[in-house]
Amino acid sequence: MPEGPSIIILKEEVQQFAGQKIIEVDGNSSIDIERLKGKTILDFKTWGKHFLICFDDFTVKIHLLMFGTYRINERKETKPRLSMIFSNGELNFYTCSVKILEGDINLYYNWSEDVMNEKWDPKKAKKSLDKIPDEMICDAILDQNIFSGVGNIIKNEVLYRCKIHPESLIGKIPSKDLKNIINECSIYSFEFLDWKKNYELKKHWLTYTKSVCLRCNLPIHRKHTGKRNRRSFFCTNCQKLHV
DNA sequence: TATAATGTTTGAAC
DNA sequence: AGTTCAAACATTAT
Repeated sequence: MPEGPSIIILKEEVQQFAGQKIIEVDGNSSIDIERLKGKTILDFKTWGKHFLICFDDFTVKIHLLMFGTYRINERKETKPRLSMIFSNGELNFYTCSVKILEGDINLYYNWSEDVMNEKWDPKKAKKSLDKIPDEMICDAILDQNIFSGVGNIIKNEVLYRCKIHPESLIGKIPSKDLKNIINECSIYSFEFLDWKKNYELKKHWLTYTKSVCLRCNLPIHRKHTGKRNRRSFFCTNCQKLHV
């Protein structure tokens, strides 16, 4: 379900519960969620695909993985993994990973790695890429400690936009192109966010799940690429392979 | 109906 | 000891 932009939307949708006290807690999470009962939510944060519920002395980290969902002021038929009841409504999470991070949340996350955070640092990303010249760019773009929040859709669209073949080796890609890819990971994520809010995300896909290149009319290739073996959609005519 | 998909962690195997 | 890789988790659309 979610890449970084979808988690930003989640954060915006739950703002009604910021500052609220959790009256009742429920769910089949394996962690001790009873700890949340009676606690007041100080803030919601995100780091890439991580959704963070911050309390005074610990933070609940929720990751929706591939199939996670949530409901605000409604419920699904199945039992939630984590359910929080407030005086003004309720927030329910299903099929997600729930973990507790003790203490100061800033000790766990480097915000400059998040392509949608105001502290996002493209120069740091460039330094990280320069350290792994033998990796394929399709793998590096999905590295959450370099491009936190970027998922497989954004990966494909950014590489198509930047005209770089997903199996290109980082050390062989011209520096100018690498910087372009880094910038587009952030830019595209914010466009993704706007499109998703308008329920028009798929309409803007240029290569993901496509079969013909919109630039040259030649077939889009589909292949599971890199060590991560995630599916890639690309045009071998328009996207240059650097090896 | 079987398959595969916007993802990550874990632990066995090498 | 470091890496690699399959398995596990779980839902839904095609």
